[in-house]
Amino acid sequence: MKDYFCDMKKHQITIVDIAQKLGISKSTVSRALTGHPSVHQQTRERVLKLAEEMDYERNMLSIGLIKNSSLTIGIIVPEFTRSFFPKVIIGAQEKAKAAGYNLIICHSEESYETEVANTKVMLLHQVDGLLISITKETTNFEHLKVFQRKGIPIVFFNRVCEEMVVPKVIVDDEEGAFSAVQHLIKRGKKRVAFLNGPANLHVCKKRGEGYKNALQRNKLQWDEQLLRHYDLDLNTVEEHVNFFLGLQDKPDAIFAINDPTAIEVMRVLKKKQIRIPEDIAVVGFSNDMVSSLIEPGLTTVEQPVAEIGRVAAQLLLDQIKRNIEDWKAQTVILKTKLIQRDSS
Amino acid sequence: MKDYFCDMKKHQITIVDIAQKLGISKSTVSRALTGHPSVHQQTRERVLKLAEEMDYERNMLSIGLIKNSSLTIGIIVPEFTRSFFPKVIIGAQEKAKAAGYNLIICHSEESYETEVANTKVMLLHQVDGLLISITKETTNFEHLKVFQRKGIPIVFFNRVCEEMVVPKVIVDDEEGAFSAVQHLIKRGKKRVAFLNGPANLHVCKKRGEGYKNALQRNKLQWDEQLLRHYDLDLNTVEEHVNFFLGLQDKPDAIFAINDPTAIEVMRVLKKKQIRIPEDIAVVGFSNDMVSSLIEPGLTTVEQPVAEIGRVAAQLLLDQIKRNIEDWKAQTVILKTKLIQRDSS
DNA sequence: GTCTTTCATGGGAATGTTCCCAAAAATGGG
DNA sequence: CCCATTTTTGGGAACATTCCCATGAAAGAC
Repeated sequence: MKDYFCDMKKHQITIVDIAQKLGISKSTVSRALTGHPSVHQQTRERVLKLAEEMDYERNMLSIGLIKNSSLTIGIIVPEFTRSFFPKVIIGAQEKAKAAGYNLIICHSEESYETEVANTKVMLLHQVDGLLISITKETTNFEHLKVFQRKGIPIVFFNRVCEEMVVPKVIVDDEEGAFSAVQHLIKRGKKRVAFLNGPANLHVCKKRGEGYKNALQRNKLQWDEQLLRHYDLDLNTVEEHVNFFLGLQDKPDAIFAINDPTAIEVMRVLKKKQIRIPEDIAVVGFSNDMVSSLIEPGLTTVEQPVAEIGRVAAQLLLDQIKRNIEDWKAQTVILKTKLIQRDSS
Repeated sequence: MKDYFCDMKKHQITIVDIAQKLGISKSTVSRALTGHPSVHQQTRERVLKLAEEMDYERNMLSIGLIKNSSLTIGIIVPEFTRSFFPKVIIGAQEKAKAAGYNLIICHSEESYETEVANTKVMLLHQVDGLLISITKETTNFEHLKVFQRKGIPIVFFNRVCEEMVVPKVIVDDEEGAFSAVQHLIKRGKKRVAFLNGPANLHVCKKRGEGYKNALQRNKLQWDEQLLRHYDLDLNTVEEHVNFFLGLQDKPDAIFAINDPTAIEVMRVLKKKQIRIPEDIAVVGFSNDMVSSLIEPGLTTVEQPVAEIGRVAAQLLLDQIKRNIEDWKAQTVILKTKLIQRDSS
């Protein structure tokens, strides 16, 4: 027996519906809709008009199925509430949109587990390419290598994987850190501490190198105690600051791995009535929006944030268009710029 | 002539590949993969093992095509770089993920045009439901009514459309504004100004009502000049503050539609050496992360941000599961809480 | 008028999966 | 050992679209 209630189920408008109403074949409707040249002008207009009237929308699922492409690119970011990654996403979206691609955004919450789950989501949704900035926990890259095996291009940005040979977009972290420390030294600071991020992240290693280079260049003695790695959990910043303050030979400046960290450092210092920058100067990295609002204004190394997103998206789109054999693994390094404010 | 190079084209692993390798039918493979009960335990294990080995991933496009569902929900936000919407998204993603749905995020950039384009994207990708907070420009809702016609549920949050009868999630804006103004008056302020957002947004209307109610309750005279609407472009805040300061009878407190606005108000006041809160107190709305970092700390009305996202996603998931006839258009109103800091 | 060329259209396979129906195999009761 | 029942499997339609091949019509050349 037939289930008559089935008919109540909402029915999607398809090209077949349009074809039937006009008494033509679905092939012709398809051609009219996709702008194929060999369809009579009059027919095309009739199709377009009726499609409009019927609220017809092309079904990307079936198109994607045929073309083996979803016209979608995925982006996975470890963090979301500060301004850095949203701005990167906006830049990437701009480029993607211009090329007819849409963005699926996922948020790994700095968790390796979630990142792996996110990559599954991306595969399930047949993304044509993936933009990713890894979590602080990610040291195994098997979940990302799957993409390469499947021929889906990947581009890393900001937090990159060293062992994978794919395009990457970063800023000149070494140079940026160098200029920040150089600036502090020029201001007369002799003992510059560096509160760095997780040691496994490439970006942190590079900034560490820039820090050391600046000290060396200025013939300042390099003190191991003044370089600390922390896990980016802002709640633990206070401990590290306290460590610095407990040293026999206290630092007179603290360079922080990013702006939120620097701001937290400042909060701790202010609580202890330590003057900024007279007693201890503070410098951050990335010029978040907050940094100009607080007091004193935070000196920081500006990154071209939206540009990172734009370049990464462009590299990915280039890869998508190319054959696998022609993939290139260039690394684009963008310039940073020191923004001087009152914290130094 | 056959194009032999065609064979080089990457081939997606399908259930047919698995079936052939095991010498069974694709139906059985499908059943094994989806966890259908009527498949031999041994067969299931063989399938699962081989699928794992071959890096097989289910093709959601074809599944979506059959099920007429993409297991994806869309979310459109007008703004992205401040902490409010990202936090809402995180809340929504949490709920969606738990129900097996993924999120496609789009960013309308406060532009009606872009919002319309975004809704097209959502339709193209066959989202099963839509979460949206409209732009400041949106006054025509035809692009959203299409979803209703197609049977795709919508839930509004924060910035809602009054004329559409669908579920909405907001905070008690009237009460929130009331408590903010009440607080200022209790602190001895007699002339409280309100720098409101665009008059067409429901959320702004409601906060305006709360403001007026608080004045009335305290038998303060209601001065039209003290209530100004602005377009949320932070660059124009200075003009409005200057207007207030130019009045014969200046305000002694400014209540702002949101935290970024309040912070900008404070910046302008500080530039003019006006003391906060002694000369003019400032109160914001929504307790963004920045608000506790600046000086003086901003008094503000806290909203349960992530909860807005969670509730909205839950309402949407409920709708998705229900038949169209059973759709309910409840409006959930969440509570706000006044956070007192030093700006008042 | 016939033949060739161009233009416009139709038919049907293919994309990867699910799901229904039927068939085969295994199990059990007498 | 046979029939009934249950378990497991296979075949094929369906989803909405694209794209190739074929067909019909119109147009132009001789």
